[in-house]
Amino acid sequence: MPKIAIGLNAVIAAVTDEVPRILTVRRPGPDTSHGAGAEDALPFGPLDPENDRTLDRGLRRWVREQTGIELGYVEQLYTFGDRDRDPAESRGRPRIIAVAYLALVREREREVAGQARWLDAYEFFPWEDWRAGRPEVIDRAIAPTLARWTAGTPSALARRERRERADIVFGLGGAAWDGERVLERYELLFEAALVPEAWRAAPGSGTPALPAATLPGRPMAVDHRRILATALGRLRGKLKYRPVVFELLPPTFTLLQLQRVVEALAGVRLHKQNFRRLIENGGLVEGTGRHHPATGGRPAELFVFRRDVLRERPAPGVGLPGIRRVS
Amino acid sequence: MPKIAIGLNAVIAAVTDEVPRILTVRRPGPDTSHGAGAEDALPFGPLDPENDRTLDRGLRRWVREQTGIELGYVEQLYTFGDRDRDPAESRGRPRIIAVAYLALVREREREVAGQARWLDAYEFFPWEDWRAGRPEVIDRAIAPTLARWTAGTPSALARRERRERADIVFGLGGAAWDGERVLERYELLFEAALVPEAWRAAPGSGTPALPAATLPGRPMAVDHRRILATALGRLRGKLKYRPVVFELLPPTFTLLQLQRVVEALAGVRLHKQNFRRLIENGGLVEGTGRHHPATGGRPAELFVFRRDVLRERPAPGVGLPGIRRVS
DNA sequence: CTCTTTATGCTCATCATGAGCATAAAGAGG
DNA sequence: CCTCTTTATGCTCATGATGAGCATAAAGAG
Repeated sequence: MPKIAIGLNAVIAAVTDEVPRILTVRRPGPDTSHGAGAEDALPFGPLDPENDRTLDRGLRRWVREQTGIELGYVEQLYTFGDRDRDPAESRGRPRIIAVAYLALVREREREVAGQARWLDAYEFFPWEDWRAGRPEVIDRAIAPTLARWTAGTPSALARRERRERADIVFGLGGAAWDGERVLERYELLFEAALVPEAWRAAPGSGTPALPAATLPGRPMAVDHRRILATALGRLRGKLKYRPVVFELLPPTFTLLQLQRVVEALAGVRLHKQNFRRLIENGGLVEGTGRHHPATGGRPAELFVFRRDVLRERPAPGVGLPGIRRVS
Repeated sequence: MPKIAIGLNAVIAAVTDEVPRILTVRRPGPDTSHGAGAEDALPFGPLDPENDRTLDRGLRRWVREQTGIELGYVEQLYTFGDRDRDPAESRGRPRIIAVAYLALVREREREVAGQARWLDAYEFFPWEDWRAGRPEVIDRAIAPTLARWTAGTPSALARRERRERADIVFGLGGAAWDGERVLERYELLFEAALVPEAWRAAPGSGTPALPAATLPGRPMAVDHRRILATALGRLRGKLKYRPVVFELLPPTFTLLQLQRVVEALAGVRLHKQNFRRLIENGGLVEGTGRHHPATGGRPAELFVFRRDVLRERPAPGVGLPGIRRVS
């Protein structure tokens, strides 16, 4: 019996109607014996060591088989191999190492086969969406609980460290919000027992920090929310220096459509005119002369992505505010 | 018999005397039967699925056991799982998935046990070191061979594509040099049969593009040079937005020492006064008032890294030229 | 014809960056 | 002690990028 198996996890993302959507599947929860229903999970498939020449071919193969989606842009994210990833594993089953991938697909490919469905990424991370201002869940639930968690720490040094960490990652004590720290935020919530995954991983080792109904964000199976956090953080970072947004857009688009997709992923609103300027003299796009059937005002020009930008600019991206290293 | 095994590869880096050094081991080459001596390889160790709770603990364990080094900063790089990674594998042995890590250590830890030794990273990638100007190997060997490779392509479309790619990654046709594209450059050389690893992977499938003696850079075992390229590219990128250099420096250092380490990794020279300015008002360091025993001129102040920068700046790094997204 | 809505053009202050001049503070050699 | 060399450090200036907002254009709705 093999002691180790390789699994391939996919975070498949699209943006529709200004909502970043993630492909999820339902699977039986760990407490099925207690009758505790199903959980959301990321689609998952095995590597066929004999026939899949590369890991990402293996991924594409089973995604095609399971959902009918033919993946385009695919990027390896991270390999998760903690022994306690899946508590169920400890009992003699092989240890599963999960190689996680991020895939970007266009709206058109939304229709999927099987039991898969698209869910709003911000259902899982409500604190990450600042487009309508500071999310209220931060001040209502997260900040106070983190404060209690910090206060309940015996050592003064550890207390200070925890407070600083909370301030930094959640932008609390006047610190700036950094959109890319999605994973750090999730991990902090995990440690502070603000997500059910935390006490599921180590049953009996702690108490939920809040009543279940007020916990922030929808949980996922095993460590899948951690994988999703890794994906969102990585995608937000990549937006800035690689033209990945275009993987999510139709072949032609207006600048506002482009902006909305960027905003949906970055979780912030951007200044419209400056965004235009950045994109236009960044040489990333090219006007087609054609116009979009009016969306309520003056018709907008349709643009296409210039595939040859890469030649001119070393690191083309769509530019987000706050990239400066020195303020 | 297990079909799959997990290996952990480590790129352990230090900077000494302005040279970025990588810990390597010697291991018997694939052609040992032909008497073709040993190869350089990255240190490698197995994961113990029973006892290593996490992958990076496994890594730390065997690095400690094999070399005596206690790793500090460790970061997962990438998971390499191509079936043909190691040609020797195809014959019935299990497929090895390699999870590669980057570790940074200080000069002091240079002394290592066992058969490990430190080698200049630029021996493997001579085209990556631009500190003394454009490396001559580019114009002497790489550019002409790539030109031949391009010219020998039947389809005009493919020809154009190859030329563009060569221009972009090697900064040839007036394109800018992007220090981070280390992996893309190595992969291009691989495809163009400019590295011995290429025809070793697919024996008989092609001819060396150049006589062995003039091939650029020192080869490594299996796909280890690819892993090293991944590491160098990632490190160069990370320098810009995370204070990782300080992992490589002694607790106190002068600004010039800091600059030299950054330059060694980035492979470019920086403007001294501007570098100072960037570092100083970046708030990354703090003067100690003490001074360095003169190194030939006016004594330089000793600085320490301010661990609490993270609090103030979302993405502190040491700043390299050419980060602008729009020129 | 007017109002509303979105698109697009343009200006301006501020800040970051690249380049280089100038001065300071040490040791070496006379 | 004086001068030269070397590295450290301070400062200026032109240029370009960014953040903010005003103004005009072009469509549909009423």
